Amino acid sequence: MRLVTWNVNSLKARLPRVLELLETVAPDVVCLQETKCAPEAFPEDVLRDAGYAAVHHSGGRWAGVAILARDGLALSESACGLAGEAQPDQARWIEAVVDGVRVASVYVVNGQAVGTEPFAEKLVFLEAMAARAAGLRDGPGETVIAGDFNICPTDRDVYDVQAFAGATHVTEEERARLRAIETAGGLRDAHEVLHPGEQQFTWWDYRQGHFHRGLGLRIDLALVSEGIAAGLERVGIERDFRKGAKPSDHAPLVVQWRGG
DNA sequence: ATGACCGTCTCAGACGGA
Repeated sequence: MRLVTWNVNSLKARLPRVLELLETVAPDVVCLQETKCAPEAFPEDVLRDAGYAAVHHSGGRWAGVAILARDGLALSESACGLAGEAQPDQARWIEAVVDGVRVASVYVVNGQAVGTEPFAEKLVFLEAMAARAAGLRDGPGETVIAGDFNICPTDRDVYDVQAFAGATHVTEEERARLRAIETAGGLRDAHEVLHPGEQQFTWWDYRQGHFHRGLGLRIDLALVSEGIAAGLERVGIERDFRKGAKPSDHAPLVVQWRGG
């Protein structure tokens, strides 16, 4: 199965690039984040014409997550929201079962700045994810939690550690909670399974030519259960989607494994 | 090319993003 996770930074603005991705990468499952659309504005028809069924959690102008499944794959048991999250109306978590695999698409709270209320809510959100991951571990089948975690797991995932001193995304508080999600769910960072220690970025600031200067972060992750980790064939970043006409500031992360 | 963002909403400028 081939899964893509991508923070599109507005599905409306990114629809041509999303259709390009479906055509060229031909994923079985797609986890989208920051769809930024109202429920009634979600482009279900266009995606259906492209050969994908969709479930989505749409909250209006901010956030929003979705899961797309290629036609022919069973898509069921979709559920929106996370028990215990601080602001359920923000539309940051959706999960479903696709072809027997439990898939979650998540857009973790940004946190704005250390010490602020949004940062406290980010930590609460991560704790709610750990609780859900533990619940999924007890369920049947394999699990993938994919999305924009807004955390750099290690210093290696930051282009310049000094530039992020005292900032969000790199604190031990955030990183410890990410590790707690992995432990609770029996999940592994797919990138670390296939490419341990390799620096790979998934996000580059639109400003100051950061992409072309190689200044990015790895904040988009796919956490996979052991059965998937053991069959991983490819974990890679589609850098071409960070180039060209109207790119997102995130590039899609592709995760492919043997079997369903 | 020695400077450099892009969405959203409401209508020039705020706000969020990371």
